[in-house]
Amino acid sequence: MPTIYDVAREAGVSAATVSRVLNGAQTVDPDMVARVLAAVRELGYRPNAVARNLRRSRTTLWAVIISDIGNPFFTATVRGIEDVAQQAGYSVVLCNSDEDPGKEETYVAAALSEQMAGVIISSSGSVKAAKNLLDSPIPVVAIDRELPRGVVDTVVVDNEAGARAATEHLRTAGYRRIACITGPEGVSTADLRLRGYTEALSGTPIVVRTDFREQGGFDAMSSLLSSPERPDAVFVANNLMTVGALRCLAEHGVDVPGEMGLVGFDEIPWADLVRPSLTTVAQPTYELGRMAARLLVDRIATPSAEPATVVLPAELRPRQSSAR
Amino acid sequence: MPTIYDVAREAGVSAATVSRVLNGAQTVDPDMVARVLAAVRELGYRPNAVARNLRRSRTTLWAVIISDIGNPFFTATVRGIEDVAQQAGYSVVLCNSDEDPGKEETYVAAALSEQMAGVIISSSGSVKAAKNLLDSPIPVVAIDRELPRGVVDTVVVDNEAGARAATEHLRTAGYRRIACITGPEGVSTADLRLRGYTEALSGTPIVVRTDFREQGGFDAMSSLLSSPERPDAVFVANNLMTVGALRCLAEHGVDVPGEMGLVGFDEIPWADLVRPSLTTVAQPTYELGRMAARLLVDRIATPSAEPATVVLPAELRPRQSSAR
DNA sequence: GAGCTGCGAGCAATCGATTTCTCGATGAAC
DNA sequence: GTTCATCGAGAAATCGATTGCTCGCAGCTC
Repeated sequence: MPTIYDVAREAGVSAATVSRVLNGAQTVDPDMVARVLAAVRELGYRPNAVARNLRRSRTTLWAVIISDIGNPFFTATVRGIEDVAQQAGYSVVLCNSDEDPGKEETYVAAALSEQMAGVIISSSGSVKAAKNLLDSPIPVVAIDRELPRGVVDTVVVDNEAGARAATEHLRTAGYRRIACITGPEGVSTADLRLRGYTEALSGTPIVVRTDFREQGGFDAMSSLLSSPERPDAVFVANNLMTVGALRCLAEHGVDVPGEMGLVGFDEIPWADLVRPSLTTVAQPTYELGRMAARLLVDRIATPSAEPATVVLPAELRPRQSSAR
Repeated sequence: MPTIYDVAREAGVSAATVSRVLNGAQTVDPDMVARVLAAVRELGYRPNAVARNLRRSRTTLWAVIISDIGNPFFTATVRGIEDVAQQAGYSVVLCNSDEDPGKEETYVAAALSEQMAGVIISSSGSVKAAKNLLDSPIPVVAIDRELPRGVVDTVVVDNEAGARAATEHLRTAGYRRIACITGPEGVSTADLRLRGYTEALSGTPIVVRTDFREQGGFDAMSSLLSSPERPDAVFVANNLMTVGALRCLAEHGVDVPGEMGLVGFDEIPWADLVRPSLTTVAQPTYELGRMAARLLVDRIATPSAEPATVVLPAELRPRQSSAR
């Protein structure tokens, strides 16, 4: 790999001049600019970003740490982030923590070591990762889930209201024993959606906590089916668990929505294609990503500003799975 | 952010010693090791990876450039990559080109500038990105799709055989006018799956080319439905397009598999949950990722070895959508 | 023609780590 | 007691780019 000195030698100028040419300084003789550019092309020179980052002590990379790459929820979110980032001159690298606090900590450590320009994170609940981020000078935006004990820019949907709407919807439809399958304690979406459910409920809550993954939803539904006081409807706190629950119901031949009503938080791209189609609580995912990216851009520009929290609305989309 | 010199001062030793302690050199006095570690903890020191990378002229980051983060196919693949990478001491950052050659080129440029230790890429067809990669000394593994004009380590499935099996399956089921919806010319999966289809066909091929996305599948199916010689079955060359096609059929009230048989390449996580359930050609995605990562590890170890191509089998999974 | 201004290019310091080289201290051998 | 090997720690070079500072030269004023 040629360095800036190779280019300088080839063009018969100093490395400083090459640098100025490549960084668009106007105080360079046009003739030299031409020679430098020719040398660059000739040698196939590509600036070493590592050296540049070191000297400038900043980078143009954002780390987006998401908790599950397999969750379609993140797809649109990441697109929203990317679109804003690109316009602002940043590149986005994705890190998949897979709901594993250990992996999350590893990626946070990498982002800090690599002096990333900013981090957007959907926390898997690791307090340590959160602390490391907050103790660092790196700009952070929390997305989808609040950062444990963190006072940072945050973009979330109104989880409580969404969960309340979902639960009320089931009650209105005539279901009486409504259970809730939610995620791990300490993950804000899990806790808030549970709270919304509890608030909207009249009777005793029936709660199963599991991880936010498909297998977790399957197992949770399984245990609900075999429990002595089997519910007649379930509110499931995220999309992957909803899929797991649905698969479990299908395997047991339970009629949905007749024997069991079902509402899931998070939209699913094919919710309308399954039979019965799935009632969901949809989030403005793309907008979520855009907003988070905008906050990050602002935060980088003015690190000392007060942290903002943006709450976007969630919207109930009634379909067949909750229509008795 | 404290530097290694701050740690050195705090511990009363030289920076060289701090470096040796942190990199596990055994030739350091235990007493000093203790002092250094205490200072590190005290200051919350975190080595600057940018400086380290510059000095060592290598990094521990892999760039995985995928063509569509919204495609569930990549989920398991990325997991496979991550599992191997982690074991080998690398971190994986994901770059989403979104089937956009321009974005792909940007990410390739970033990976090269950032001196990434290696790149795994699922090409969106950009010849320029491929050339830049091949001209660089960075180890590359192509996955899912061959790199245009590239002689590099490659991991793919047997696209031709899979497409042939899918088409023959439709013929055996009694369909007579079988069409094919495939992806852009120059993308190897699109071309090879088309070839497999053509080989297995008896009559005249009916081919629609579009992009590999859901909307593309929808539009393609739309045009097939309104064509004068409407087919009675379609082989769709990837999962997202299959979803689009399915949605189109649902909107037009076309009976599947009665009026129209459907087989899609790529498994879909919920293929068994839709009605009718979807016949697919499944790929060993996780294994694909593992294999690619292993090839990359080997390539980094021995850059001069002959490039290998690994072809994994694809497997037809017959379900309702193709059973007349 | 001496002195001043301003432009443009090069020199050299710098970012923060790693690593080679050097040197002093210690201990063993004779 | 002297010499030599050994070991461990520090000094300094290094990675490749950016950037503050300096300096030479051209053009201008008086």
